[in-house]
Amino acid sequence: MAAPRTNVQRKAVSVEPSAAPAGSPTARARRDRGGETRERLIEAAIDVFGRHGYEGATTRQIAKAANANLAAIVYHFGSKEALYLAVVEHLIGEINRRMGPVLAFVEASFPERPAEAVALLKRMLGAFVDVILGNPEARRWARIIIRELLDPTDAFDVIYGFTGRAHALATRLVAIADGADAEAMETKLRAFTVIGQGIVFRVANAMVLRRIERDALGPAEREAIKRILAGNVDAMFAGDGDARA
Amino acid sequence: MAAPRTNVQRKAVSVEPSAAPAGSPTARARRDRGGETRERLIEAAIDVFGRHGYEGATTRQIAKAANANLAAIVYHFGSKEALYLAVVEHLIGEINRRMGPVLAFVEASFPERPAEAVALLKRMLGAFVDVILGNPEARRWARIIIRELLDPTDAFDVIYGFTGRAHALATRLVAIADGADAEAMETKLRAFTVIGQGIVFRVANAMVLRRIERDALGPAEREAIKRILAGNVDAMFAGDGDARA
DNA sequence: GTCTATAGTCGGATAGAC
DNA sequence: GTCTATCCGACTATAGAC
Repeated sequence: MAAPRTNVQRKAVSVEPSAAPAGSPTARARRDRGGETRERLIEAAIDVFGRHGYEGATTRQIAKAANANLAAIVYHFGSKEALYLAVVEHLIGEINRRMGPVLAFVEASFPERPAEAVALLKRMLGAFVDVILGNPEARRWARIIIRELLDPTDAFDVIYGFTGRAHALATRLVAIADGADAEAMETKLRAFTVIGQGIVFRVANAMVLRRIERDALGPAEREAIKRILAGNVDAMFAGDGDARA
Repeated sequence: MAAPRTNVQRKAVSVEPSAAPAGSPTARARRDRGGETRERLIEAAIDVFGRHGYEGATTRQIAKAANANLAAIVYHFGSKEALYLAVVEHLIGEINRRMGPVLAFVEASFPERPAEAVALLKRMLGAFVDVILGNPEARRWARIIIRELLDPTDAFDVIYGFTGRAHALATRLVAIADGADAEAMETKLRAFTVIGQGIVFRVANAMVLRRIERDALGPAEREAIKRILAGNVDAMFAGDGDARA
């Protein structure tokens, strides 16, 4: 990706039209038209950028999918590139809305016994699996996020703002469970192996489905995955504490 | 990706020019020019398709990077799409060349005790990590392969030819180590969690590097990862047999 | 087998009416 | 805030000389 430059240049969100003349006949009927178009453009852009990549996606496709005018993209975002950045920010916002509470809970916890840390780690992992697999939109999100991980552009920083925090938390829990140093490279790598056990089902989804001969990962499969991951985590941290459930 | 249609239409490899008049003055000096151009085009295409995606990549970029003429792509491959397919086949060929021996060894083994299966699983996993991390080209390969996993096109079948076989083998070993059924969904999912522990370092490489504050995963980090993975596998399969090393 | 030239299409962005 | 019309550069693929 020819690295979207950094000129975000996103328009300040237009003033709330609810401040318009209250009795105006048409004012209420079409409230905040601009905001709606903006949202539709972002939703459509998630799909189109996700399927075709940043450069493969065309503003015409996006406008059409959003049922909006081509010029609306420039009007609302300034450029294709700024739209892309807005899309990534939107994605991370959605993910944060879903995982934020769990992360905050873990951040506020100070487990001392390994077993408590393992329990929290399993809880984080379960929530993560629910977000990346138990959500019809997650597949669309993943296409964009994983592309960005493979070949970072400016938008990577936005993603890292969430993923970096999540991994740091997981690392802290692994450190407590192992009685190890949270700053040690080994501990951080160990945390990645925990997360990777879940991520693989999103990244290699097409392969998983073909191997288990299913059309999709439904609730049953998702519960099976969560159970397996919990078992793995228990096993991984059984040696160094009393972590076994 | 607007799904490359199936018209492979790859040119039959041109007759070996070594069959040309043996004594010809220029015949030996420039032997197999076409073949070399073809190779350079594929190498360049790996980079360009990997960085920009199928649709984002342009044949002009590829030709320029390969130091070849634009028309050479059509001449050697027939179309942009056929070049892409040739690239994926080349990639899988390279990976097969490196991992084939290990897979064949495992295929020829019939471990009976769980400990033997676990040992083979660790060996497969180690080889896998070496291929995806211990190879400067692996990053370029991964960009294309992972994109294809995220959003399969016709080329997915080529990839599945390798990855499906590898996962089936891993599943067989997991089944023996667990005393479980290799056809059970749970066993297959468990095998994915094993593989995912390695894959994450390729997929989320940029994140890993930022978290451990390194510029690249060198031999030392790679050995650490292999050691951690081996430990995890031992722990995962310790309960059901005498698998501990 | 390599090259130039070009046909025909589609890309992002802009201008200006409404 | 939405729309049409348009600029102009870049795209894949082809034709045909060498």
